[in-house]
Amino acid sequence: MTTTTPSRRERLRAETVVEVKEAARRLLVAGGPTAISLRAIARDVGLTAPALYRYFDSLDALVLAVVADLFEDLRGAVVAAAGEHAAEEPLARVGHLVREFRRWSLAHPAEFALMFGSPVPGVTRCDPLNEAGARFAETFFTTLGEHFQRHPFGGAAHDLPEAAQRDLFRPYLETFGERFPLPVIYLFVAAWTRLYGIVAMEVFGHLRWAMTDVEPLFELELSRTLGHLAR
Amino acid sequence: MTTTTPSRRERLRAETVVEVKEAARRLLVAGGPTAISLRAIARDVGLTAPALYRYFDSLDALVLAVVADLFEDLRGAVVAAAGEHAAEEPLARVGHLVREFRRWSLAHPAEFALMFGSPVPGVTRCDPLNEAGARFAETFFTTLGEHFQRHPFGGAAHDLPEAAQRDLFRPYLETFGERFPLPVIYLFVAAWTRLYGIVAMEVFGHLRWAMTDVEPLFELELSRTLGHLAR
DNA sequence: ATTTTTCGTGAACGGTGTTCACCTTCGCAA
DNA sequence: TTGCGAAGGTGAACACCGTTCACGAAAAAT
Repeated sequence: MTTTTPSRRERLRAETVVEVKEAARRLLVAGGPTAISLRAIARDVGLTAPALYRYFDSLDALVLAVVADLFEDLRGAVVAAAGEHAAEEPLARVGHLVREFRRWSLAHPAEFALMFGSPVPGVTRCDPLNEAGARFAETFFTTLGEHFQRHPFGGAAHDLPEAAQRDLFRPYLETFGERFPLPVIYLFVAAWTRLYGIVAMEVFGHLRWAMTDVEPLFELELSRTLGHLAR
Repeated sequence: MTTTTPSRRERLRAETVVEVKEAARRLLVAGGPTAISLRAIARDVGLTAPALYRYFDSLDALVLAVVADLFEDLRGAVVAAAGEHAAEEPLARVGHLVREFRRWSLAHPAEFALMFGSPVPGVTRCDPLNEAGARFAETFFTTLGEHFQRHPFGGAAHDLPEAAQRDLFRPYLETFGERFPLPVIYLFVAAWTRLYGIVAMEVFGHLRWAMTDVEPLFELELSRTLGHLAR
């Protein structure tokens, strides 16, 4: 192990990196994703814009690093919220996870837009980001795993032949392995799209034409979805 | 009526406006929402950037006008697709509307991002855009109205007291009136959020970590949702 | 003590939205 | 027909932006 000596220089460098990312996040919450600018960040940390290229390959790379951090933040908030209900049933704890996901997203709309909104260019989300997203998903899988360990899943989600399902969920299986039966994977993805739909539309204000408060819709859909997973 | 004489000058002006919007859309599909730039549009139509301020108050206003047009485009595509199944039951035609919504969105990801993605700044979507969105929603309401005229809705979506529901859906009621019973409005919003969730995640590539093809998920959720509306 | 790597800078290039003064051209009325 | 006012278009300018480059200073390694 050579990591025992952060070597002073690496320490300063690491400090600068977090300072830069903090400044980027301040700009993000202040003015939305488009307000993140290399020169504004440089002003905030007391540097010139070209200096930031010693720490990040480009503005995109910097933003990507911020997004990865945000996934860790969200993950932390979500597990902390579920931790306050550690005594409850696993499925109920999944509910708390999702509730905190909504709460965090509403409290951090700019961050949400950056993480879950429309990606800007051609967008092949690169490896470190996928890793952070996978760790976030893991949180849900873990608690869900506890549930299915106690109550094995009996139903069938649909009538696709197993080979077709296996092919369909190949990306998932390659990343997360065969922890759950295929119908459970289906139910999970369906649940995720439903709750994402509600939260995204609420955060983006795309439901203001219809309703004043999205919470009743969210709670009802959440309980319905948990019911699907329970049966 | 004074509109009988477009007065030549107004005619040229209108032609320029559509040329400008066409150029903006070309840039949009070529390079995404961020590729729309005033100067690039000006180059395309053979003008200088300041000249465009004779036609639009700002770049934002121009983009807003484009988005309003896109809603009309999408609406046209959707009604055309449903028109090919005019002989079918109204609820089945709603299914065709939604299917075409997904097809159009996948074929026009950049446009979709602009219309349904994360809004950029503080975002009070202004009047003409809301109007276009309302006309788009109308398409679904009309076909849905045909269905409920033939098969009056019997069930209850949830257990909220009517006064609370009335308060909840006040924005909808103010725009679209009391055409449907309150539970139907609830079901419609729930259905819209579900299908939006799937389509948005598919268009944005947010489901590639899980599955290779979203269509089975979409079709199953669609048929389930239509079942909810039918009962 | 000297060399090498790291860090930071200022200048520059090409791009952006927006404003302004200025000029031409068109439409209309006297 | 002449004049005049409004509309449309332009070039210059301002303040931003991401990025590259040559260069100097400081720190680390030799």
